[in-house]
Amino acid sequence: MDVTTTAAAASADQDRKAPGRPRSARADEAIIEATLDLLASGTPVEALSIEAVAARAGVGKATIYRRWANKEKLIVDAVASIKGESAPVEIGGSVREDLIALLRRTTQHPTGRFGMIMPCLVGELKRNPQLAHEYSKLTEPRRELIRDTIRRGIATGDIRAGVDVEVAVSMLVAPLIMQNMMKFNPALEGVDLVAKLVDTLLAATS
Amino acid sequence: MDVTTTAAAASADQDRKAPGRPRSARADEAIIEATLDLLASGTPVEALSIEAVAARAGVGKATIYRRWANKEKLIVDAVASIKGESAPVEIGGSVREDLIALLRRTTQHPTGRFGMIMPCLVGELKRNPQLAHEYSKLTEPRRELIRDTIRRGIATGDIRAGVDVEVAVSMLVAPLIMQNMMKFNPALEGVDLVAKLVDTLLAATS
Amino acid sequence: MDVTTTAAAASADQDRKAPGRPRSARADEAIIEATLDLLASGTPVEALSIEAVAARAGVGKATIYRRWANKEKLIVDAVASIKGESAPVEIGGSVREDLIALLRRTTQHPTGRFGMIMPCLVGELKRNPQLAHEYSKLTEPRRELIRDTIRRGIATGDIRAGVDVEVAVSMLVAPLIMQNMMKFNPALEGVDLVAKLVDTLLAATS
Amino acid sequence: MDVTTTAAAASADQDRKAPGRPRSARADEAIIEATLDLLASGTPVEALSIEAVAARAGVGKATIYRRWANKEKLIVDAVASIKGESAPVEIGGSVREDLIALLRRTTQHPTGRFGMIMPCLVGELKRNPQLAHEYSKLTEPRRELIRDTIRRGIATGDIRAGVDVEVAVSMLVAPLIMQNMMKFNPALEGVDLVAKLVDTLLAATS
DNA sequence: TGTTAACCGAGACGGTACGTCACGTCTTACA
DNA sequence: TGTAAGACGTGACGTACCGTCTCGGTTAACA
Repeated sequence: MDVTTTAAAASADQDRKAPGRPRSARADEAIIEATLDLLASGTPVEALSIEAVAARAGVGKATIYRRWANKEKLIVDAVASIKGESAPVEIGGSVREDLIALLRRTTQHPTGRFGMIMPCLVGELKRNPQLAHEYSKLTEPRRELIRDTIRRGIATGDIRAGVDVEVAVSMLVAPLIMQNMMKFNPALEGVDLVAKLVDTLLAATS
Repeated sequence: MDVTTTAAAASADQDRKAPGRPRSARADEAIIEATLDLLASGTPVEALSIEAVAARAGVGKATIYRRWANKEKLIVDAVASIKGESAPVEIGGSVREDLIALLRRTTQHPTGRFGMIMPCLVGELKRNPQLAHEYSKLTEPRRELIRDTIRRGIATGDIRAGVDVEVAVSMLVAPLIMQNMMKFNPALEGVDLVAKLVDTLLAATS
Repeated sequence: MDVTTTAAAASADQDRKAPGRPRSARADEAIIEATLDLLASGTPVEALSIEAVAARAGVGKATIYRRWANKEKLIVDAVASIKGESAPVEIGGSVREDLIALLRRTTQHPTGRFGMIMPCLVGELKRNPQLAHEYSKLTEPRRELIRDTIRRGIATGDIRAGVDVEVAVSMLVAPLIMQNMMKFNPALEGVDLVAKLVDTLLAATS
Repeated sequence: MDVTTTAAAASADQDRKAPGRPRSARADEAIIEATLDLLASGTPVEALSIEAVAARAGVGKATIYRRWANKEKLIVDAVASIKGESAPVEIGGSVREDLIALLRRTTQHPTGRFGMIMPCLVGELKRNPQLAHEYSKLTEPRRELIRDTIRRGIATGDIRAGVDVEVAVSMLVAPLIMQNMMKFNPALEGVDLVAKLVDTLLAATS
């Protein structure tokens, strides 16, 4: 995160303090908060300006540049700081019902800044591998639930053996994301894609 | 495309010539060419500057703004002007072999500016519905070939009847794009995703 | 004056116009006016900021930087644009009376921006030879009047022969400037330096 | 000099020592030395930065600001600490020869930091009365020698009685300074101004 | 012999201005 | 009217210092 990686961060065990006044944790927090607020309030990622972040955080520009070399690095850290406060999903119905519930949550993002911000990031992922990494970390818990359900489906016979779990997750999630966030395929607009994807995967419906 | 003179007005039956000097077709072409060149030479879409396009095209900035209201519209038209000079794919093997061959071409883009530019656009699609539309038109022929193959699979029994063809296409194409262009899921890096997708689909829907 | 000396300015007779939109004369004037206003309103030369000039002139910073490479060049031109609107001095008395009247005017600067600005510049002259040159041009008319009077004094015998006119002017003017603008010698504070200088020069008083 | 502890308080009869660690004399010295070094190495007075002084002195910025309220005060003290290590001038010729020798030394400053720094200060004198005061104190010994010589000239009859000694000194010194340090009058460039000044004074006042 | 208060270096803090760049609009002379 | 050129006002960029403010760690006189 730091532009100049501190000795403390570099050699974790040898926690020799950096000289001089330590960086303000309040500034750290204010900057991240300001970034997320601006992102959540509709500012497109590419239009996010450091000056706006500094103004909203009540912080000098130099205080931001001291911590992050550029806008992208700041956004990466801001995104990484989001803890998925996603609404809990009740699982325990049939495999089909659980998958549908999990996938709906993936694209509905009903609550909080998480839901406002994530869709804006998708387009940045290619440009910014670090951001992609953080994005993966944030979405991993959700993906894991889907993996579990697919494994359960294979065990119960609802899903055919021979299905690769990881690949199957992608086959469910990727079409949803590309469709909902990027209007990728006009032919699929307006249909209940979640149900169709799950039903296509499930052998039981055949 | 035109800011002022719509296509409808231009091709109207009442083809009264506009007064004054007509717009230069050479300028049109030079601008589009310059845009594609810059895009193909690595300039990220968001960093493409009108000034650079004007300079490379040997054209005044106003000449660009007279034709396109903004950068996005210009990119849309530039992309639309690409004719998919994609290498032909030999089809005629098994359904599995044909699907694999078709999907490989989707993400390999080995030749020409088409291959350099398309991946960069994916992230812009959300921000730019018109661009998404042009993108769809350009990729439609390829998608149609995949649809045909899936229909053939249904006919031959390789794929269960009742599968939504459009959804199945998305389940094959979307994961590939998200993975190859956005490193979406680190767990899938380095695997032969094309084969796995086809096999998983066939396993699930056989 | 221009950062990039225009062809027109370089080869005066061959007045081939520069292509493109010509520089706005109104902007030129507004910038110079704003600079002089700020200087006259007490802003020290070293504290004059381009941003303030731009704001007061209602002009973009780039418009200033297009014309002047830096603050010093701008100040030079601003100063050069002052036309000495100095109050006329009635000459025609004795040599002594005329010299005293001319010298008093030199340091009293009663009227207008000229009087407010010039003293501030003296300290900049060393740092800025171009500014020194403009300063000389502006003060030359006054110096010429003093030279004439000294020559008259030599002709009438009020001033001894053997006095170098140019040197004598400096001996009258330089002490005044250094004293009035820089409090150079505390022993001379509060005395009527003008009369003393003139009387020291004049042979008639011996 | 001190921001908080005034000289009066320090040398008061009630010389109760301040508690806590006393200020480091080494820091004092290092700061002054660094300031003079930077000034002597060509840094213009207005471009001298406290950060640079601190860095070169190996001192924290706060250590400087604890002693001096601002840059100007620091420069004043730094200048005051210079002891004029001027080369001795042999006096004892005619009045004319002695005046010429003394004035030559005034503007030649051949040796050491004194010569490098003083010319840069002239322009600051107006802005900074305290600096002007220190400047006067430093140059006073030289001025006194010139005064003595003029008085001798009056005694020998080379200079007419009734001439104000202080004014005569200014008529010799001020033109020299303004010319050598500020290129004040282009007509006097390249001439032996020292000799001309002395001769003109002697001619006028003989 | 501690205590204590001001010192020290380092450097982060909120600011201001710098000089550059691209935006999208405009204004020329010419074709 | 269209064109190439380029100036216009705007606003963000990333940098450099400003003068102030913490940090942990001396350093000397007082208790």
